[in-house]
This record gives sequence, C-alpha cells and structure tokens, in this order.
Amino acid sequence: MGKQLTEMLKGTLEGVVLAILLGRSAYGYEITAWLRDQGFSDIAEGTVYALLVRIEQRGLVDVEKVPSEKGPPRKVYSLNAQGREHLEEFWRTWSFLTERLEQLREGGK
Amino acid sequence: MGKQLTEMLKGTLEGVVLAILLGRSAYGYEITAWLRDQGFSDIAEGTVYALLVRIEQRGLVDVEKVPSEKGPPRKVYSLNAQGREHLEEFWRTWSFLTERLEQLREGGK
DNA sequence: ACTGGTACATAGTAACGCTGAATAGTGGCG
DNA sequence: CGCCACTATTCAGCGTTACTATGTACCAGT
Repeated sequence: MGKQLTEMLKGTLEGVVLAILLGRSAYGYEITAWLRDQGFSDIAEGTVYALLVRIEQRGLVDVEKVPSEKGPPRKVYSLNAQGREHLEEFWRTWSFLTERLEQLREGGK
Repeated sequence: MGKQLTEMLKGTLEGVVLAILLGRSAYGYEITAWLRDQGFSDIAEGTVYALLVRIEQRGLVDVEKVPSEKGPPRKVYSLNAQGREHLEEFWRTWSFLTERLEQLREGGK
C-alpha cells in the first residue's frame, strides 16, 4: 500500500490499538504481530512501541510488568476507564469522517 | 471535534479535495467554503492552499488563471488523468482502512 | 478614505509514523 | 562453549501533513 496508508494511519492507529486493548490486555510484541496478521503488514515495530508509550503517558492504559519465559519481561497494557472514554470519542470522530467521505464517494459517481 | 480529527485528516484531506475536483473544477477559496459547509468547520484556509500547491507540483491537477470580478484572479484547478488515477488509489487505500476498522468495531461489541 | 468581502500565499510550529539501530534475555544446535 | 534465532523493548533522526498567524492584492459601497 505504501505511503498513502502511512499518512492515513496518523490519528487512526492509536484508535486501532485502543480498540484491540478493549477486548483483552496485550503487550507490544503481541500487538505488532496481530496487526501484521490483520493486513497492516508494513507497520514498523518501533511505531507500536512509541504509540504505547504515548497512551501510557496520557493515562489511557494501565501497565503491568510480567516476566516472560522467552526473553525480557513483557509490559502488558490494559485499557482503563479513561481509555474507554477516549476510544468512544475516537469512534465518534471516525464516524464523522467516514460519513463525509462516503457522501463524497457517492456524489462522484 | 478538535485535535483528534486534525490527525485523522492527514492523508485523507488530499483525497477529499481530489474527490471534489472530480465533479467539477474549483478554486481554493471555493473549496474552503465548501468544506466548511460540509461540516469540516475548522479547516484553515492556509491548509487548503498549501494542499493545492502540493497536488499541483505533483502533477495531479491542471491550473488555469481566471480573472475575477471581485478581487485577485482565481486559480482554477481541475483533475487530470494522473489525478484521477491517484484518486482511485486513494479510494482503494481508504476502503482497506475502513474495512479493518469496521471489523475492529464489530469485534469490540 | 475606510471598511468589508473576495482570493491567494507563506513562514514557523506541532504531531505522528517510519527508518535503522542498539540493547537484552532465553533456548537450541553443532 | 560460541553462535544464532526468537522474544521484547527503546531511542535518535527524518519526512509528511495540518494548524497558526500574518501578509498581499483587488474591488464595491458608504
């Protein structure tokens, strides 16, 4: 997909990760792998970790360090109340955008 | 809406403008006004002009200077073949993203 | 002359994702 | 033991994009 998707992901990738964390808690490496499975094949590892640091500093997630059998300890993230609120706000903004875009797409035919 | 929408617009605003220009040619001031009407109330004028310069330099649009009765001459933009191709590519990327997001939204319920 | 509406342009700033590399622990293989 | 693969996190530097703020220019009405 390339550069176009890269730019579109700005602002939405955070929502994607929050949405993942709504279902279950997870750690960075796991989230990266999951994203690749879902078709976001070219998302850099570093991007996910930076994003996680960001949402942690904003207080949207709780963090727990869990020792791993294979490698260094995992930082397991889980969505807290504030994070759930932020996620809802994200979906509202997303809906606004998709509605406008869908209108434009229809109109152009 | 605020900052969240600002970030989401990155990468999509260009597609929005191209989609507008698919229907009919238009000039910057007109596009800005139209965007405000459609609910993108906080898009700055400067943003639109900068975007138009960008897509012109990439060769996605043709430009014609048309004298205006009220003020300085208008720069009227119209989508050319390369621009239409780029727009189609944009819709493909957009579809990819919306499908993934919709899945996530469903799964989270 | 002054104000207001039309129309375009640009310099500086902030946010976000990518690149590329470094660091570190564990287990398996020869 | 030494090397490699896998797991897991972190960081510096970069490019792209949208916003802020400001400036230029032209014309009509009062």
